Amino acid sequence: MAATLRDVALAAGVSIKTVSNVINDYEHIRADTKRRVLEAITELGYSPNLSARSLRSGRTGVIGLAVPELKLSYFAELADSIIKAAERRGLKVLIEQTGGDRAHELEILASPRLQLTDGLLFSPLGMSNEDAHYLTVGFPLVLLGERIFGGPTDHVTMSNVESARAATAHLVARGRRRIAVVGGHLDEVIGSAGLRLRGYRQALEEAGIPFDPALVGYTTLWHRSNGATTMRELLASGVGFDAVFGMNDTLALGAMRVLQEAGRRIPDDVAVIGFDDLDEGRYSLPTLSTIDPGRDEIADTAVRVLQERISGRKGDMPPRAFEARFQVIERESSALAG
Amino acid sequence: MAATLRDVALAAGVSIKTVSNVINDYEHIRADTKRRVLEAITELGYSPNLSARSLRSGRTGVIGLAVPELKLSYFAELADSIIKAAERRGLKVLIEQTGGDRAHELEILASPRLQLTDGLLFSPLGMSNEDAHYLTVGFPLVLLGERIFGGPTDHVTMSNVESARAATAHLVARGRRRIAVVGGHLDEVIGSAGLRLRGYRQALEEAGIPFDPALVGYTTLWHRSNGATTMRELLASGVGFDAVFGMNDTLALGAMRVLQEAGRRIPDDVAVIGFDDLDEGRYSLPTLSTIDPGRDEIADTAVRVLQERISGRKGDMPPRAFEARFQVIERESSALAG
DNA sequence: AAGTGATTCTACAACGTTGTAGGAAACGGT
DNA sequence: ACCGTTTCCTACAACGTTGTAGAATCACTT
Repeated sequence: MAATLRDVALAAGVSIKTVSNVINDYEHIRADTKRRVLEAITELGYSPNLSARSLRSGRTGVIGLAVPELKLSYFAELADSIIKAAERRGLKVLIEQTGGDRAHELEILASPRLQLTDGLLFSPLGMSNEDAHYLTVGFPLVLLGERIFGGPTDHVTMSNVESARAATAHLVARGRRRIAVVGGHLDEVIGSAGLRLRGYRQALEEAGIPFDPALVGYTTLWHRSNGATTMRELLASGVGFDAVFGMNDTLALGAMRVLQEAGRRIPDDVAVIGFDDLDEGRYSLPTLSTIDPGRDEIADTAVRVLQERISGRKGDMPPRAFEARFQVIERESSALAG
Repeated sequence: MAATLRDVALAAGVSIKTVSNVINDYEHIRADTKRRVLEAITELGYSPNLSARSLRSGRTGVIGLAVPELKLSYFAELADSIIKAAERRGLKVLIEQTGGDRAHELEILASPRLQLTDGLLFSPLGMSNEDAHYLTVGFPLVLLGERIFGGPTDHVTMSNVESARAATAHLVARGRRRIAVVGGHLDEVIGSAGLRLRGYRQALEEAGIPFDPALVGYTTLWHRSNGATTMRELLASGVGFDAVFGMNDTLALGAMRVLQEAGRRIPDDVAVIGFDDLDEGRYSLPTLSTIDPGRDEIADTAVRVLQERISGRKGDMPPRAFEARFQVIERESSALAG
């Protein structure tokens, strides 16, 4: 049913290869021939068979994106940015959900299904640094996020430590000294939680505020409910605090809700800042101060770097690491009390 | 580098086709031969080249999903459900973002890029019923949502009218009589807004409550900010109301925020219900009553129907329409005032 | 012992594209 | 008029897979 090069060639009275050459902008073609071919193409409504092209060339023009879950706003917004970045470079995106499950993540790295894509942007959650060797795979791979460092692949991430330090410093600058944390991961050193906690402690140190372990609320997942639960625990513990640093916006929003239920005024009694700059924080009550982690820059860099690896021009370069620029965004939840 | 059928055939001492037969579970193969082939396959780490397979068979095992924007939580959760439904059926999902732009939507319908997929799940936003003829395309297409009815394709949707009626009836049952609407579209008849408004009016009629046009807040987009703006306009208009039906959760959350800023207590002064059952509504303050539109059922049906069309078994069936079952979910925002 | 049908396997062609090699015509300089 | 170079185009092969047709073997039946 669909027209092929053969049909177009027949209609234009040239060889198949000439049509192919016209399509691929080969330079030595007579203007007249080109015109005839193009006419035939539009007439027949020809469009290249991408399977055949990909079989021949080894490229599909599709990249994979593996994230834990699109339901989590952070990854939805990340996917959004990445699809847009890919589109700018003429690539399509095939999305896989790992559920944050280590076994599922390893499976995706080993899966032959990925032959349909030229490379993979991979945001692991269940895997840890010890699994880094699984990242040595036979296809171009770019790592997103901070579960694994020093792996064999390119790595694009946000400035977790510095931006968490800036977020904490922001609260300190607002006069807060007892800054609770929502979303720590026990015994984690790398990983978003570990890094952001490090930034938090650095900021405290710079401000000469002693670190109080009782102020750190731990959790496993970073869903809304975890933010709520952790905040309930903090309140129940009786520890005093005048500010909260949510390890991400979702946690912060969950925590805010519990704070408000408990009758604490935000920001008057407790100032809150989150992390991620999700759309939601712009319309919460109060609006949520946050860290803009440079998602568009991350997406753009990741796609660019992956494309470089795919094209092979930099195939033999050692793995590189990229950190996006961040920004503190002040909204109502941490505004100076009026 | 990657092993092919040829390599496996050589290693196992059989013909290429026999290997192919083993892979495709052809029944007449001696157990011994099968074993040898399978051994060779694992030894060489062979996995089929999907481009070649797809060129030969015309199938890629990938379906496309075109939505306005993943940034919008509704579509993120829809995509999440669809990826999971597709995975259950052995399909991968390639996601395109239209931005809700009509031109972009038409382009995707006409795009040759879709050759990489076996079919498309399409959730139009910019297109209207008059564009229905553009849906006559050369590939399997299943429509999601309610911009277009009676088109030439299968159609999977939620029960907009009935569920909106149920949402409104829910507010009526809580004793509310002045029910404002946030998110109407001017002059729209079909489309989510038009249908949900119809359900709203039906419920009023059944309850013997006259319809008051002043209670309907119109907007163009269904983002958080639109909910906020529309609610501000309603408040400014001075019209009295004791309940709000948000055409979706996002609008309802935006409206709730403005109501709270204005000092209205929810649900005591104003009861609020939304539509979509987004995760967000579960952790807002107060938690948001809503309609669960049966997203998983929609996703599952849509993928199943698309797969049926792809397989061609039902290729000549007339277009079918499916409506998912809905459910009213009562949360704090519309609980009986204590 | 021959015929019938099922079983097991193979050779070949084809899917639609692009790379390679090379031929014919046109051009430029002597 | 000749040679070398550039321009324009074509024929062929190959990417890795699967469908078709058919050959060879086996198991039964008569």
